[in-house]
Amino acid sequence: MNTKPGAGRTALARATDAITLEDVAKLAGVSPMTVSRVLNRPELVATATRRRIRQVIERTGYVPNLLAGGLASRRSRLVAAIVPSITNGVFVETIQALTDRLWQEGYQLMLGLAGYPAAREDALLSAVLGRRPDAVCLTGIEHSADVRKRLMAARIPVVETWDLTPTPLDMVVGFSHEGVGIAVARHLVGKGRRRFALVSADDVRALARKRGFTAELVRLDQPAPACVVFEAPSTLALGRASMAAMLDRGDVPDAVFCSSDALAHGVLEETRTRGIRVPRDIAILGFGGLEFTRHTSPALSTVDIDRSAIGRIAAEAILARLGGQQPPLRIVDVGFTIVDRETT
Amino acid sequence: MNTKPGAGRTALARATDAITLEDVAKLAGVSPMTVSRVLNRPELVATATRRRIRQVIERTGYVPNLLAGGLASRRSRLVAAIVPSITNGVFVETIQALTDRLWQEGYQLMLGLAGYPAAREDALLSAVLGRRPDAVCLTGIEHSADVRKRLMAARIPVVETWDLTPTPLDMVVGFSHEGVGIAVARHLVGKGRRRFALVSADDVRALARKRGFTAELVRLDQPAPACVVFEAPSTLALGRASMAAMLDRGDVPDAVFCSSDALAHGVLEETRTRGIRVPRDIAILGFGGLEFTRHTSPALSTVDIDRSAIGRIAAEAILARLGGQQPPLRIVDVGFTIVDRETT
DNA sequence: CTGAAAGCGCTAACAC
DNA sequence: GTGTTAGCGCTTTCAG
Repeated sequence: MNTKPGAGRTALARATDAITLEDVAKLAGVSPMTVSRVLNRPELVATATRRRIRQVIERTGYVPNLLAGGLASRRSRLVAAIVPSITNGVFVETIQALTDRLWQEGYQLMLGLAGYPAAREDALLSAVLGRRPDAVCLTGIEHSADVRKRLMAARIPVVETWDLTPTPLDMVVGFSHEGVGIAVARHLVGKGRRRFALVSADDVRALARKRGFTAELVRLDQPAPACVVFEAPSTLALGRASMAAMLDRGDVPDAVFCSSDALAHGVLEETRTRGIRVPRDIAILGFGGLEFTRHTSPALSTVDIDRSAIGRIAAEAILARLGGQQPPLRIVDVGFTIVDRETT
Repeated sequence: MNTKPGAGRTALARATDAITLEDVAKLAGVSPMTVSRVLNRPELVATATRRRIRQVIERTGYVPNLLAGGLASRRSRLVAAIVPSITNGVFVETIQALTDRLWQEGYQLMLGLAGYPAAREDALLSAVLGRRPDAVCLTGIEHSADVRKRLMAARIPVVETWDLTPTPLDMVVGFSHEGVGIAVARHLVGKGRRRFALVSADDVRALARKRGFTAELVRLDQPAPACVVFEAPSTLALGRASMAAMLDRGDVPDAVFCSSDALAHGVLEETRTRGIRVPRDIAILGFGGLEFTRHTSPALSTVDIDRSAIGRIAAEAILARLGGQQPPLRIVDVGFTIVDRETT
């Protein structure tokens, strides 16, 4: 046996190598399978044996190789999540909630950052699927044909988040962005606003909100909004610059709908600098319901999203499927709330 | 051969299974090894063969199993990063920078969220090491004996970030938190401030800043600061409440050093609510240099950290080591800048 | 430039 | 309860 290359490892292992399950087994005087059981189904192992093995594991600092385990069992205990960015604060709580819930059940989240607008989603997905995740969580419902194909081929649970569709790849947890736009239009018109503007990134979801917003204004016999649309990601500085440009060219709105809270802050700043009173002369609405908006700017309204709930529900859906159950719900609308600081 | 369980797979694979390298090889009429080469060392394969194989890969949608690859090659092309939280915005740009740079070189970042105060670091590290990352990036320099032991045993590059020490586990990229405290004390004293306060989370690094701050005040013959210290994580609301408590009990400082920007915003708000003028009557200093602070509050000063640089340099250090070179620098001080809004 | 053999470290499935 | 056998899907190493 020692004549073959690579053979002849002993319980001591090649000096630089990590301890293996086999090493532990030898040291404990049992078969590898028993050690494996202690790790995965301890209830199947006699208490005495179990304790002895646990001691060896402890003493040697053995760390099970999950690559090997995943390969053999075809279960990686890995869930992949792909988001556009974490610099955009709206996604972090969703990720946090996902991570927490999955961790409780022994799954690890593998996070992928796709960039705007999903520039790397394709490449990222390949890289990620190569790790054989047990499930995938995506942001949004728009994916290339290739992405859809690969995901179907992977035959694993998929949750799409932060949007809604009647035809999800598998499951979807989110809310209607067009619905947000519509609701905001109604809200502002209801408040008596009449000269509308929109400052937005060209992100797909932001554009859906824009669509709903403008369409609803038309329906309500209102003038079309003055729009500034730019390439994502949006920043506070961009919001400020956009508002400046708008005012400079003579568009003086009494209501501005921004595609993010950061943007809204920028718009607010520019507006204040010019002595326009907020919200008296102008209403400014952000999107996302981030903490800064809620606390620092009593003048700023926002569309509030329960960001954690999205993660929590997505995790629950995934876990149900991985537990062999049917998904409790394939389509979950978490809704949204317009928080108007004028009225509260 | 077909008599053994599990044997007898053909190029078509068991219906529900993913395509394997062997399937591709059969379809292309070559050995698995040649396909493997096309994937990893394409320059070793004849152009015609390569093209043929690439076509099969394309057509079948083959996704290499990186678990198997990692197991066989002992290189996972995975780098693990452990941060306390992404809800605390200071870390996200570091993560982003790390992710980007590593991705360029074909590595994927696996993010672990340890919680405050590193509650899960131990368990997380085990879970993470089980995936056999090629390198690990940690936040901070304080780790349990167990964590240190496991990391040494793993024999992989390790970068500690967001702090500094003369005795890193391996490499360290950050700055001195005590130094920040000292610099802030000097700065405020130099500005003529005389009644100091500190609002801080009990996070290790925040406490190091506190230490430097108070020690330096003593050295400069200043009165000790009034302190409010609470459990991490810190929020804007906590900052506000802390300031309220402080003022209510009669401590009226003319300078407050906060352990985060969010906190500083809260303090600012409470202060303004009470009609105290900022920065005239009171200087408020945050920590982290986040965008909101820089833009929304001309009254708020901050300790600015080049958060991306930390990630970028950490990535560079890791890549150098993985490329077989010695680390260019084992200890990197990225420094910090006090941005005072009174003067700019 | 290509292939064959062996094995990475683990677990499924079955025997005892 | 515990052990045995046969892979999981890839890469290493060496042969041609």
